[in-house]
Amino acid sequence: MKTHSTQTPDAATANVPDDAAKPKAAATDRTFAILELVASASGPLAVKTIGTTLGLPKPTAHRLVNGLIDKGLLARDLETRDVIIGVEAARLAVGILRASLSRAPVRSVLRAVSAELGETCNVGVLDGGDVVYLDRVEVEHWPLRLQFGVGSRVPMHCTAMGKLFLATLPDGMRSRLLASGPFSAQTAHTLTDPDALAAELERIAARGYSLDDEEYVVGVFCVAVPILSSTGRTVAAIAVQAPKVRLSHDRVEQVLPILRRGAEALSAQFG
Amino acid sequence: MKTHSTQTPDAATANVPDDAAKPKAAATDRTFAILELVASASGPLAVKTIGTTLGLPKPTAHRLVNGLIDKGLLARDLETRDVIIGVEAARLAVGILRASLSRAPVRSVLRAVSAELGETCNVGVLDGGDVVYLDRVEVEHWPLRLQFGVGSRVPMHCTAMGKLFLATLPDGMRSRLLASGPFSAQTAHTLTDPDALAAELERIAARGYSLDDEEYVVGVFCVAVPILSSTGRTVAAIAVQAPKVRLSHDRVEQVLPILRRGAEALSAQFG
DNA sequence: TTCAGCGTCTCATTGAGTGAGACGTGACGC
DNA sequence: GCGTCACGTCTCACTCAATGAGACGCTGAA
Repeated sequence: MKTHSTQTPDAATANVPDDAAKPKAAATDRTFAILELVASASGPLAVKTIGTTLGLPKPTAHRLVNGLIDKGLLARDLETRDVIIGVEAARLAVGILRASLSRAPVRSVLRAVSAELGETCNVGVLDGGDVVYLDRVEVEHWPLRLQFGVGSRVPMHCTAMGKLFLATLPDGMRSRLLASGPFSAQTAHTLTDPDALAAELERIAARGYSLDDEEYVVGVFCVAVPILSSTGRTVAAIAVQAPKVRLSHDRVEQVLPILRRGAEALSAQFG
Repeated sequence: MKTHSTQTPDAATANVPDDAAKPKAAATDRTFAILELVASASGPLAVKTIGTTLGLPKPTAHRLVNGLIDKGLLARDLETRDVIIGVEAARLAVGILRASLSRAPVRSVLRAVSAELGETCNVGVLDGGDVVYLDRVEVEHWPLRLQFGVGSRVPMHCTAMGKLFLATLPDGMRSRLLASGPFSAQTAHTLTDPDALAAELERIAARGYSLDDEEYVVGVFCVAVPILSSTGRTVAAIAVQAPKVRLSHDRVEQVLPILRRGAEALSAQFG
């Protein structure tokens, strides 16, 4: 195998004190380091900060950052010139998570949950203000299926997963999203009033799971629970959906433990 | 997919026009291309497939793939030696999605406006004498879409957004920019005469919105309104663009209130 | 066995990345 | 208004890491 034995250039005949902290400066490594830094930062980052944090010379930091901006992986904040994540990065991220879920061991988790519940289950994340389905296992061929396959997007305010994400968001972000627009009434049950929605989010946050009682599609009931990262943050969600004749409030307590077990098994997949 | 539009046609350092071919081969670009390819693939990929798909020489493909594997961004399927997404990539993706949350409000608003109008909408800012698109929501059903993806830059003097920015700029800066001509004639309708352009800017400033009647792309009509900061300054703009058969002068009064509502919602995001 | 296809290794070549330094610019503080 | 400062941009010579053709080895199929 020999992982590229070039770990230390000519360690032999090393008369000089080999400075261990002098790794080779690979452009690609640094580029990924920048991307990861911006992705893990709590907010917009100044290029200077990036440079000092990663120990990059000033022009180099700018060159690499601008390269990422050209690719759309990073972007600049409107008012400040700080660096934020770009839209291409979000696209890439969704693809990555989708691909990482298609790996066999994980796939079986969702399948097992779905089999145990006897209903259609899916896994989704929040991207750009709506819910994206990363994976999905269907049990049956009922007519309402397939409108929402893998990769499709559904609104936040009227789906179990979406409301769950909203409920677990930091306060500032939640209020900004709640302020970001009118909420379309998909059905007669859709919560369109911001106050009513806010109250529902409180309930969801308190009890740790989310329901959708015909709020998006008439006759369809959903239950969603969060998938937590190792730091305890909600990074994704797993949900079951079924026609209301088969799944409704009275069965929630029954499906929750099964969903939660699945969520726990999946959480390893998200760091 | 893959906007890749930012080819930087700037030609600033272009020595001679004879070099038609662009043998630009940046290691970082190719690395990201590999990552994206694996992320968007339906299953595990052979290195050979990656190489041929991206046009990489055999050893190069292996080197880059192994580099990504060393970083944990890719991994190998255990039985087949095929390439799959690695756990680090999933971690990175979660971070990206979290970090890109700050864009969500803008996107939500844009999507709502676009849905209501049934046409492609975008948000842009002024940057270095160009209009740069920050975000964009497209409607799928018309073929000539997509020329201008997120991050791409368009001129100021012949686009609805650009003229809007020009019109709302402080006098000194406007005259400086106007003096920086010449203004290329993109179509027969493009305003290239500084005086005519100045008159147009007066009109725009007076009525508070801006139009582009085939001034940049033949057959395309645009309407743009400003997004104001809390201090009343124009910090960005929201625009709708559509083929002229569907959007023209007679529909302006109809789309304006919808655009303005979106602009107002976006303004709130800067409070 | 022979063949074919894929992964690995080598190595001369070169050009992309590098970073010190100079310069431009905008934001404060006084 | 005027220095001051700090960040961003530009330039340019250097050099090191990436490049890719070619040779080689492995494994599995005919």
